[in-house]
Amino acid sequence: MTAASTRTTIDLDSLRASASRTSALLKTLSNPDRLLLLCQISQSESCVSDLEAALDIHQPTLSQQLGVLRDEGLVETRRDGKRIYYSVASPQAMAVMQVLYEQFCDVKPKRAKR
Amino acid sequence: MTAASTRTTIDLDSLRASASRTSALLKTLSNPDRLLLLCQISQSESCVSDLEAALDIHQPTLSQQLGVLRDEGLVETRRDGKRIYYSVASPQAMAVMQVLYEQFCDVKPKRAKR
DNA sequence: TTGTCATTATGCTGTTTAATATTATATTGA
DNA sequence: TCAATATAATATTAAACAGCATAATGACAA
Repeated sequence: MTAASTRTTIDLDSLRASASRTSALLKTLSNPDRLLLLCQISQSESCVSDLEAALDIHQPTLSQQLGVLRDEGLVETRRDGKRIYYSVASPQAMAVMQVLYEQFCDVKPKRAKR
Repeated sequence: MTAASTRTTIDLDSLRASASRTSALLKTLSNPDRLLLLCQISQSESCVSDLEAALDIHQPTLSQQLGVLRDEGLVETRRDGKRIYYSVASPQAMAVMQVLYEQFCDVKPKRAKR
């Protein structure tokens, strides 16, 4: 297919490919537990028991969701004795988390609820 | 931010609430078709037939996914004769789309991660 | 008016794929 | 052995999505 033919905005194929990769990331992020985990982890490298204490999520659930984040390459691990420390491995995820934080947590008097 | 509640980072309840709202948005975005639609719409207000032509998605699928975006408040519509024009209604979605575009479409030489 | 076409939305149905919690057990390291 | 973490097995509940048919709305010609 000739690139010169369709000059709408950007070409469809690469857009589709990007959309595919992007939606994979978003899907991984679109779970409250994983979002919380990643939020914690992005702020400071944490081990599972840290996360358990901080977020009050059952250990198997925690491990399972961390497993998802690992499988998707969003986090990486470092072992220190019995503990396994997690940190964010994807700059793209980091960038997205950043905006999400700004839009949903940080932001000024968006809704002065209290 | 409230000085009293700062233990680790921010308090868990509001974090959970934010995570919940955030994951709802992400879930809505985590579909390639909807992502493409929103990408188009965010670049220029478009009617369904425009979108159909630009993205090559079946009309019923299109309407269905636009319905999802509408239900979630991400887009709004304007009627002009037979045509219905869509535009982005959520600044938060817009902000996220912006980063996604930068991270997955725009961005310079992306390091071949392999 | 009425009828027809174009545009968009909705409904339905079948199929597939999966998200989550729970409990139990395995692995690894001190 | 105990503590920390991962995996497995299972049950439950479901939700995504494709495809097709049809409905609603608007423009317009006759």
